[in-house]
Amino acid sequence: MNERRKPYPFDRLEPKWQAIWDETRAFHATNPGEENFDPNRPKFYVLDMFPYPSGAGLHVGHPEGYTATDIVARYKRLNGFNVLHPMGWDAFGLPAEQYAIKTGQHPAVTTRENVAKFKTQLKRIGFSYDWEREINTTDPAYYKWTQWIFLQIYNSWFNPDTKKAEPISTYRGDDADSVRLAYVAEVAVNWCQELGTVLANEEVIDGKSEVGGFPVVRRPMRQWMLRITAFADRLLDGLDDLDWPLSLKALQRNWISRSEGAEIEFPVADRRSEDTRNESAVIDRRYNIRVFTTRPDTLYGATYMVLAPENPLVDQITTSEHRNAVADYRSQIAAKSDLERTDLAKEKTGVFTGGFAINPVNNERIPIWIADYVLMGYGTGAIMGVPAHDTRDLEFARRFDLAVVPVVQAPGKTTEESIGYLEVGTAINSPLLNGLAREAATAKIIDWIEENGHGRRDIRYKLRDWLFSRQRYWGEPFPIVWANGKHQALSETELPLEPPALEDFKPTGTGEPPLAKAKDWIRYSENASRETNTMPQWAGSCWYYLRFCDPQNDRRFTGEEPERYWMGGEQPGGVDLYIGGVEHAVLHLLYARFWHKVLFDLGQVSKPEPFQRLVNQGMILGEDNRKMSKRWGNVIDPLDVIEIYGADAFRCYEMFMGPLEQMKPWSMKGVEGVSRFLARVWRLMMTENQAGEWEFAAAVQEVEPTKAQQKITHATIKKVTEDIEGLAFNTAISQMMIFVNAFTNLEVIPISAMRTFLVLLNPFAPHISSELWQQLKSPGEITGQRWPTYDEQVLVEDEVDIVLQVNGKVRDRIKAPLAATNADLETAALANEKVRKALGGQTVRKVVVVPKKLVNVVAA
RNA sequence: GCCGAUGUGGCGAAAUGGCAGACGCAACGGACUUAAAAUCCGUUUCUCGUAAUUGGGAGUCCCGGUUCGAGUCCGGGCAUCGGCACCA
Repeated sequence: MNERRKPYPFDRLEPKWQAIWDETRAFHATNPGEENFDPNRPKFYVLDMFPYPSGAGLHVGHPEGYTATDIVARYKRLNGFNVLHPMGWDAFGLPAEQYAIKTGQHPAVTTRENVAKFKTQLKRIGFSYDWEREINTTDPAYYKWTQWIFLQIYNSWFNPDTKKAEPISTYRGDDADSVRLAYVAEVAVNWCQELGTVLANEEVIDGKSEVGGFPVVRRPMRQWMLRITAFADRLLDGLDDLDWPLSLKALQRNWISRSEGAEIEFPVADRRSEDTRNESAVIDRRYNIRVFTTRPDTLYGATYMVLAPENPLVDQITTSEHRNAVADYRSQIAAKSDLERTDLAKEKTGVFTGGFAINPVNNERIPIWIADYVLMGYGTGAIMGVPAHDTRDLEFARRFDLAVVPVVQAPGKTTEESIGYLEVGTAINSPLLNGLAREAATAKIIDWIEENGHGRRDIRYKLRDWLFSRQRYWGEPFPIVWANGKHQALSETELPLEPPALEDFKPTGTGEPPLAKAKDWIRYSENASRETNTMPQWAGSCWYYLRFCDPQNDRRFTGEEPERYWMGGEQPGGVDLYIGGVEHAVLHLLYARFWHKVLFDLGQVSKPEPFQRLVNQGMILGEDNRKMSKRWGNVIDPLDVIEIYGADAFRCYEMFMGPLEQMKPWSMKGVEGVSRFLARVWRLMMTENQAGEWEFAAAVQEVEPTKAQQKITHATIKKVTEDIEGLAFNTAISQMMIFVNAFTNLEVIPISAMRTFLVLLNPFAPHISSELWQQLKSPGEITGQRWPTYDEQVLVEDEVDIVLQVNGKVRDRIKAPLAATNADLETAALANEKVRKALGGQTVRKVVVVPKKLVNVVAA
C-alpha cells in the first residue's frame, strides 16, 4: 500500500486536541448556582436534532447540521456567551427491535453498541458538545420522566373557556375520562401488518409506512390518543412569532389546515310520503343529516346530498328497493385500499340510497347518494352537493345527471356560464342573499341558519388527534393499569415502569402487543393488569431539549432554575437556534410544540414555544446528484473522508459546499480543494526542515502589518462575523481563503494578523487553529480568546474605483479620491475619452452620480 | 388541483437596485523537477475581430413593466424539486 502523504499532520494533531478538550472539560456548560457559573454572561442554547443511533453509523447528512451548530457554539463562546450545546440519543425505535427479532439480541445491547459507535464518530469530528449532559431516551432515568409527562397529560383536560390545559381536578362534568388529553378510543387506525403495529397519520406516506414502505390499511382498533386537536388554534397562532423558514410554517399550517364555515342540518324526508310530489316537508324527525361546509353562501345551490359509504346513517336512509345496490357498493369500497380510493384520476362512483333530504333554506326535496369521494374521517362524513360551485360535485352531478343550479354569478358572465365558478361573485337564485358578495352572503346565511335552528357557525381542522400507542416492545410502557374495564394512572412513585424481560420480541400479528406475552409483568394486582401498548418513538424527543438543561436531576423532569435560565431569559427565549432536517416538519416539530404547550399551561415551563429560531439543513446528494443510497452505491462515509483529509477539512468542506439550507451534491474533489486551503494555512506558519519535521516558519515575525494587510484582516473579521451570524458559512470560508491567498509567498508575515486569523478560523477548523495558536507561542488557549472586532475606519479607502457608464453601459473605470464631490465626478466623467467616444455627438440629458461608486451619463 | 422552494459558466456557487460570475472544482499553459507527485504563478461566460495587444457585441429560464441603471423590484408564463391532496 502506498501511504498517501498528508498535506499537514492532522492525523497527529486532531486526536491530540480532542484529548485536551476532554481532559480540560473545555466545553462544559455550568448551570446557575454551580461552581464557576458566571451570571453576567448572556446565554445561548444551540441545539441539533439528536440522532437515532442506527447500526450503519454516521452519514454525511448528520454532520452538516452538527457542524453548523458547532461553529455557532464555538463562535458564541468566543463572544462571551454561556453556551448550551448538548447531544444525546433518540434510541427507542424499530430498527433495534427488528434486529432483535432476527438475532435474538436484546435491543438494549444493540442500542448500547450503536451509541458507542456514534459517539466515537462524533468525537472524531471534534464537535464541542458538553458530553456531561449526554442523554439517552431508553435510559430508565430518562424515560421515567417521559412517563411522568404522559401522566401530566393524562391527568389534564382542555378547558374551552380558558383555552388551556388544566388539571383534571378542575373539570366539573361527570365523565372525566371523556375529556382527558390522553384518552382511549376505538378509531379507524393505520394498521401495518408487516410492522405489526398501528401508525400515526404523520407516519404514513402514500398509503405506506414511512419506515420500511410496507402497506398500511384502515382498521378499527382501541387505541390511546392524545388530544392535540384541542391545541390546533394555538399551534397555528404560535407559528406567527417564530423565526422559522416560511416553507416549514406553511407545512405545519397546511397539516393543521383550519377551515371556517358552518354545520348545517338537513332533515330527512319521510319515506312514507315517497310518492308525494309535494315537498311540503313531511319530515322524518328521527334523524337529520349534518354537513360541514365552507360555502354556506351556496346553500340554495345544494341539489343533492352525499354520505360517506361508511356513514352509519346510510342504513336508516336506504329504501328497500335500493338496499342491494347500496350493500354492493359499500362492500366494493371496503375492499379498496386507501391508495385506490383516493386516486384522483378515476371517475366518480356512487349509488342512490332512495332517500331524500329537505334543503332547509328552500324546502326542496333533494336525493341522498353515497359515494366514496366523501370521507368519513373529515367533517361529518356527509356533504351537501353544490355542483354549480364545486369541481367534484359538478363532476358527480354530470356523471349521474343531477340538477345543477348556479347561485353565484361570475363577473361579466351569464348565469349559465357561471356554472363551475369557484371565486367571489354575486349571489343569485338565492332569495335571502341575492346581490350579495361572498362575505356578506356567508355572514347573512349563517345568521339565518342559527336563528332558525338549522345549524351553527363551525370550524374544522384536518389535523387529527395523535394516535399515541404502538404494538411494539422497544418503547416506553404506559404507566397505566386496567381494572374493571377502566384505566387508571400509576402513581409517580412507581416510575420508571420498565418493560418486562422478553425472549421473543416478535409482534403477535393479531394487533395484541408483544408485552402481552409477559404474563407475570402484566398482572398488577388481584384485579388489575398493566397496559401492554408502548409509546411511539416520538415521545422521547418531545421534551429532550428540556432534559438537556438539567440532565441528571432525579427529583424533577428538569430543574426549575436551569429551565428558566436556558429556556427562558429575555423575550422570546427558548432554544435560540435549532438546526435539523425538514422531514420532521409535521412530526417531531409539531408534537414537541404540543407537549410544550401542555407543560406551559400546567406551569412546568417558562415559555409557550420551545424553538425560537429553526433552520433546516438541505439534503446532501451523492456525487451523481442522486439521493445517497446503498442501491446507487453513492454513499459517503464521513470516517473515510476524515481518514484521508482530516476532520477540519471535512467540517470546512461541509460548510463550503453551498448555502446550509440548500440541497447539494457531494464532491470529493471539493474536499480536496478545502484540504489544500487548510494545508496553505499550515504552511503559512510552518515549514518542513531537512529531516521532514514541521517547525515554526521564520517568515512569521513580530512586525506591524502593512496598511493593505490591516485592511484585508479587518475586512475578513467583518465578513466572517457577519456571515456566521447569518449562517452563511460558505462565504465566510471564501473570505478566509482570500485572506490566506493574500499572505501566501510573503517573506515577512506579521504574527498579529495570523493570531487574529486563527481565532476567526477556530469555529470552522478547531484543531489546526488550536495547534497553530500554540505553535505561535500565543498567550493562553485559543478557546479562551475574545472574538476580534473590526474597525470600519481601517476599511475606508483613500481612493475609490468609479465606474463610468453611458446609458447604463460600462465604458470605463477611473480612480478618484474618496473626497471627490459629485460635481468633480461628473466633470471627470464628461471629460473621459471613452465616455466621449461612446457619446458620439449625442446630447447629454442627465448625469446620475452615485458617490464613491459610479457615474451614469444619460444621452440621446 | 392547492401550498412552498428553486432556475446564473463545464461543475459547486458569489453578487445592500450600481463593474455579473468572488471563492473553490475541473480544464489548459508556465515555473520547480532527470521525471512524476506535491507546491507556486497564469488563463478560463459565450461570441465577433485581430499576427498580437487595444477592441466590438451578447449574456443571469421566457415575455412584458418600473428605473438613469434590474440576476436583484413588479405583472404574466415555463421548467425542476419538495409537501399536501376527492379535506366539502
